[in-house]
Amino acid sequence: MSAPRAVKGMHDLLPDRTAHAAWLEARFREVARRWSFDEIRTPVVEPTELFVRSIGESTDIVEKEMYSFVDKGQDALTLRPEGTAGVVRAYVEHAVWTQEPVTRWIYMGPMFRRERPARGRYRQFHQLGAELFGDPGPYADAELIDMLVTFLREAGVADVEVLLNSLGGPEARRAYRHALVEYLEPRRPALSADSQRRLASNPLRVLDSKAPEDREVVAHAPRITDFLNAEDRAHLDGLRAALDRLQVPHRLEPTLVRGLDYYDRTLFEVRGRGGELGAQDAVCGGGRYDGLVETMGGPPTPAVGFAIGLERLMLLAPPPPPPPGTDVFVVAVGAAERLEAAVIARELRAEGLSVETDLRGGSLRSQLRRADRVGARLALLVGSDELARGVVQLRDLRAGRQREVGRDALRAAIRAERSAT
RNA sequence: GUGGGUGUAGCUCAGCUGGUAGAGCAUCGGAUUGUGGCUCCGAGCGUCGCGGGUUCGAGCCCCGUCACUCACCCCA
Repeated sequence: MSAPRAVKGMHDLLPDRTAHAAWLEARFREVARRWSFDEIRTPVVEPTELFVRSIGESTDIVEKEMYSFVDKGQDALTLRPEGTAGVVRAYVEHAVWTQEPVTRWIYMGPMFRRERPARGRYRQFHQLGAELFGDPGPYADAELIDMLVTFLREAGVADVEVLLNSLGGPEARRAYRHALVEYLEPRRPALSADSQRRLASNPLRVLDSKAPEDREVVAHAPRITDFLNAEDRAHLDGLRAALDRLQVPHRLEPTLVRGLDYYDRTLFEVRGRGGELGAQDAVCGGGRYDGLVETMGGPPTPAVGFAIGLERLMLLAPPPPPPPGTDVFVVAVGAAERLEAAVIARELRAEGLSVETDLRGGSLRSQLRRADRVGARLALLVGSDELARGVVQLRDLRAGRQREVGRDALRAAIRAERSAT
């Protein structure tokens, strides 16, 4: 049998990329802390029904992209394809609204969608998300978006601009959809094959088609913004004014739509520039979903949130400066000193130092070569002669200097070397 | 699900109009037997994705297949 391989579209992160990912997660937590968001964790597996009800039955995700299975012939379960559904489920399950009027949560973790992999699109990918429950006003949207933009900047994304749209409430959307179909239906022959299909399944999607023939038709289509009621419009205007005041770069994009059914009113997206992301240019998507908590069995509760694609963010943002590496490499000069070298290494580790050894019994030369390779700044040479005298050789690998230090003075000497630089 | 591209050492790749495999990096060893980095010398490492075909002979040609990848679709 051939060697096992990682499942298609699912990837290992080796240490260099893991460091980048972990750094981004740490930055996200730090920014969230300033906005007073707390982190929650929910299961990777949820009842299939949860996603069908929240994301929408006729969405691509639910129709063909979910990893679903029946557990022991009993329960229909699914690997989560996105984060909001589980977070809302947890919010309802724990009746969090009874504890506090407004809840601010972040989450991060793997998501699963069975799509054809491409640049920036994987079957297991990771999202950094935030949800704000309990505040119906546009300033909540603005504060959330401000947090998002701040994070993206601190993560190292060069130019960040938020694309904004409003889908209105349920009635506005229904009216608009009707008007749009009425406009598109007679022009059906002019549309691309994909859009002709969309017209029946999800007409709003025709709006953001990339096909040139579709764009021409869409250019003169009715605009969702003309169908908003007074409250919808006030919400959108309030959000734009707030973003202006908060100096968050944003642009109204009336053709912006999303693939999930649960959004109301505010919809936003952040895209990469210059093709770093290939055809998958969205690094973050979000919006308001005022009806979702209620449909999941909770009280009517307004909410707004976003999700960032970690892998796409990594494509967009430069990796962080490398963290400080190994402090001390303990070398056993001869095979007989290996155990004592291990003891010394242990003592230094207890001091909080990062200590590496190579106790395979190789030559002094090969051990020092390793010390150099791993970027250690100090090497500690443990030899039989020195051990007999209760000392070790402390070598500064950058300066190439070496001196003899008594074992009892070792910690102080190393501390001095470290602070010297 | 649809279309294109690519598959040669651990990694990045070279390999002329078919003659039975190479470089750099990495790994390991050595350059007066207890001293790294630079340099030099050397070593190991390849079912040339897999299967079939054409041919005296295929990594190079043909067919199939699988994988990866890019684009479409969709989305983070």
